[in-house]
Amino acid sequence: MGVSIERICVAYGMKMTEQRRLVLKVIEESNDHPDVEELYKRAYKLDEKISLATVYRTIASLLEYGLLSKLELEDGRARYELVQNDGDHHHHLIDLESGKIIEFYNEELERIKEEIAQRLGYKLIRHRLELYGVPLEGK
Amino acid sequence: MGVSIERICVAYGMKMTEQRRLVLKVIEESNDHPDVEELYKRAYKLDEKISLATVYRTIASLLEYGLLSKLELEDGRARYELVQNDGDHHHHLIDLESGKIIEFYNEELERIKEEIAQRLGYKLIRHRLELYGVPLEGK
DNA sequence: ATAGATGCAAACATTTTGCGCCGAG
DNA sequence: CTCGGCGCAAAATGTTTGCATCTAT
Repeated sequence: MGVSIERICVAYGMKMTEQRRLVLKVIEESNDHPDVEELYKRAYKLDEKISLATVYRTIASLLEYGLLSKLELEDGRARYELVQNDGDHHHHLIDLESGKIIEFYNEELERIKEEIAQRLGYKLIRHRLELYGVPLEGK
Repeated sequence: MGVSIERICVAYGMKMTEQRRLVLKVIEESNDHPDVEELYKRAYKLDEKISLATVYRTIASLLEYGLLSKLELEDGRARYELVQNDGDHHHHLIDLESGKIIEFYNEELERIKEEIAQRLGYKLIRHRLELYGVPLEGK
């Protein structure tokens, strides 16, 4: 395993407060894609000494340092997931019936999107892809 | 050319008010990707007899009937563009330096994304892809 | 000691909505 | 004539921020 996020945060100069430790713990223990309200609830359940504003501010810092990635689906609120330190990179398929979010990676897709950008005269910086689908019959 | 949007709207049972005609006209004459505020401004410039709420409501109807498509970039407000009746379908590359939005279509990409969904056990309903890039040197 | 973080509540930005009036069909 | 649409202003939503206080370093 890599270095703990907490350590990375400290290295970036973030003071490690109780609240931040809480948020980090909650984020690390989530394998779904919680929105801010949900992260706040989970943190609050562990210790009531935290405010929604702090969750927002902690998330902002983590995003800035590239430790967290933001996922904006069609429901208006942003969801977050930890960026894996193994350089993992993936996209999401959203099950329109259950709301479940499935992660996937596709080599060919990665290649094509670079190719498209280049052909248009651009260097690809980032991108976003989401598929929305319903389960095939028989699930 | 196909049937006018106005006619399609009427066929769907929408009353054709002066305000709606305004919004339709503005949308049809836009080849960029205006947000609601911008659509409102453009309509207002043509005739002050319109409110922002009406623009929102008209857009909602057009979306419902699949005549308009919504584009949600990373700036927090939704942008809109007319759905072409020739079955056109495209994605967007956003120039991070100028903010310019470039449309593109790629056959291979369309195939792959269907393939990915199917492989995951899903029927693809819709999807979203945006590339964010900077111009290659020499522009 | 002090720069930076916190909580709270107010401010923001975008979008939606309740309601009484109006006008297209 | 009658719904559905309108304008207005208020509400709802998700996020950011000013400020006085607190705390990790």
